[in-house]
Amino acid sequence: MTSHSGQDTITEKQFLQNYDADRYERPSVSVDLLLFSVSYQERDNYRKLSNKVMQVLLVQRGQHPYLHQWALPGGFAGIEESLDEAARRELASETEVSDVYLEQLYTWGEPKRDPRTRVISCSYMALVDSAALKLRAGDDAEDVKWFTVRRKVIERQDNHEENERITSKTVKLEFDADGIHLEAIVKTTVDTEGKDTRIRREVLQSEGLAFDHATIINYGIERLRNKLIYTGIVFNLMPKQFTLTDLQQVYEVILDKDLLKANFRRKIAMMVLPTEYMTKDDGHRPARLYRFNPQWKREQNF
Amino acid sequence: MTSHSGQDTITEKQFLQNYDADRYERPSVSVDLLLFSVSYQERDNYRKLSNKVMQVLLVQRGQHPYLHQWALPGGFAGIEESLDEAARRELASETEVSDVYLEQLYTWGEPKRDPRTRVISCSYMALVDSAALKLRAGDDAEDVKWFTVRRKVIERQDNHEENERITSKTVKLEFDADGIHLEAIVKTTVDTEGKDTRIRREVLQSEGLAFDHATIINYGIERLRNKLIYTGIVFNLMPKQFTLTDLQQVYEVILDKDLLKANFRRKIAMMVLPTEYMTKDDGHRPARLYRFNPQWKREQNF
DNA sequence: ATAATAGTGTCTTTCAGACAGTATAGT
DNA sequence: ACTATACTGTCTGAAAGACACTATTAT
Repeated sequence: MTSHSGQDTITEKQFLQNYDADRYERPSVSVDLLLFSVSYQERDNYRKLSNKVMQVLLVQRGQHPYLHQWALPGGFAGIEESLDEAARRELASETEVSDVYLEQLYTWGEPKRDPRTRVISCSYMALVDSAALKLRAGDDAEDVKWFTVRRKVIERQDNHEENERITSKTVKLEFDADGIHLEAIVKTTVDTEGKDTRIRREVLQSEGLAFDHATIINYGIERLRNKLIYTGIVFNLMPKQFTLTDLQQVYEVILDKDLLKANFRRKIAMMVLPTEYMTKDDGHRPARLYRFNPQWKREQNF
Repeated sequence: MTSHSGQDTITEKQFLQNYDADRYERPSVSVDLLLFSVSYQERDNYRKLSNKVMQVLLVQRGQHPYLHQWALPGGFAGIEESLDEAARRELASETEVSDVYLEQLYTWGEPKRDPRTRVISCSYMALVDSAALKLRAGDDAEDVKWFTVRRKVIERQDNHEENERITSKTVKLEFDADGIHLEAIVKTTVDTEGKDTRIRREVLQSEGLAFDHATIINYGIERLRNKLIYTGIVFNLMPKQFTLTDLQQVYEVILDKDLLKANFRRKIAMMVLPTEYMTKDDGHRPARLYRFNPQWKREQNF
């Protein structure tokens, strides 16, 4: 065993007392919240079903940089709180709902992502059901809005070479709320050379969206999609009771794909339990209301 | 639109010049590397196959805190580098291999996880194939070792109540290298109340492992398992050419489960391409060598 | 009655799981 | 010849995908 420059001669307690945290220059750490919901659009026909749309919460910036542009809610992490706590604190400051699913998404650490200073941002995804969807009536309430989101893949590339493979996907995101229209184009490039895989996520174009937040939203939608397929995460977007058609529509709007009713119902059968309640006054046959089956567990493949 | 305390009257450029990054107290940000590999154990019979074991790279601390204990390689993130770059820099300082798969795992931000000061740690998982498995012959080379890892679930709990469900899983991790034995017990508790899900990961017992690193290792193994099933991540643990039995053993050691040969081969058939080469001198029938099929793409469910 | 949705039955194809069998090197 | 592994064939049952059919409400 090599000797370690006298470290053995002082106790851990002494070491901690002498420790100077300012030896290294430290970045700022912020927490950004990606708050998703799936909600209804007004219906054009009294007996037709209302359309569902995916929504994301954005706040209008009242400060430089990106003044007046829209950004994900967030703020700096306090020195005495955990990142989860910081995310919950931000959530509470923007919305009134407490019953929210929260999971860490990804930590963004590009040096130039914030023009002020080095800011590392730990992003969280939160899911709210549309029934509980209320904003906090705070002083800055006018600057917070739920935007509908549409996501469209506008280009795919796939270049194989000898030992290198570069694939890219370009996605257009569109946001609407009360006549406000934002859009952004985001490109994800995966460069694989042997096992060395580098992923670059860049904002090609942004109209009204601050920072690299379009990238974060795109990443979040992809994560949500994957989790939708393999886990029971959907129920965090549903009210306590829901019809199976409601549930199917949430899947459809997130996956951006139509599903066959009979097959869908068989697939999710184990995940839900029927209640005694039915819808009514809908202009057509009533539907049974279901709730999440808390006993449900996904079975393991392989 | 509300007016924002005169922010409109200065330009973004002026704002950035006046910006004081020291307004908030900032935590330290470190990057920790979870370097996995699957390698052979010596074989006891000349014609039997060698057993495979999962391995993780640990470094012995030469400093307080946790002096002489073993920890994941890592260090503080530089102020001018991205987190990915910091991870690659740490990787290069510990090993000689450059052809490594690297992905961000999770960011750990509990206030008390480091006794020195508030340290937020962004963890990365890296995969190396056993053929390339060489350590950097640096001055501190003696303090870096590949440990074999065994993971065993020693307790599961599942309590349903009215509106709350608490599940927990307790895992024992054992590490061995050159007669050095480390072990740790890690407990993961998921507390779900409606949609409000809180996950607590704690180290119940630790013999020789520093910080909360046992938690990180456990999380990494779980992530690796999931990715093994749904993605082509295995091939980052394989040399360029391998037999299908090799590949199956890597699955088996990571999933900790025996698989049936015929079924396994059908399942991974599309992911590999046969080469013209065969093994030889093994005391039994030679096996064809395969390589990863770069064209392969997993098909989408749902 | 009609429009619109709720909900079920069943056929086909695909795939996972289990198991038994054949093939081929080195000693 | 024997041992240990390499590799293949096939049966069963479950699940995915497609589609057609019946049921029930408000107007």
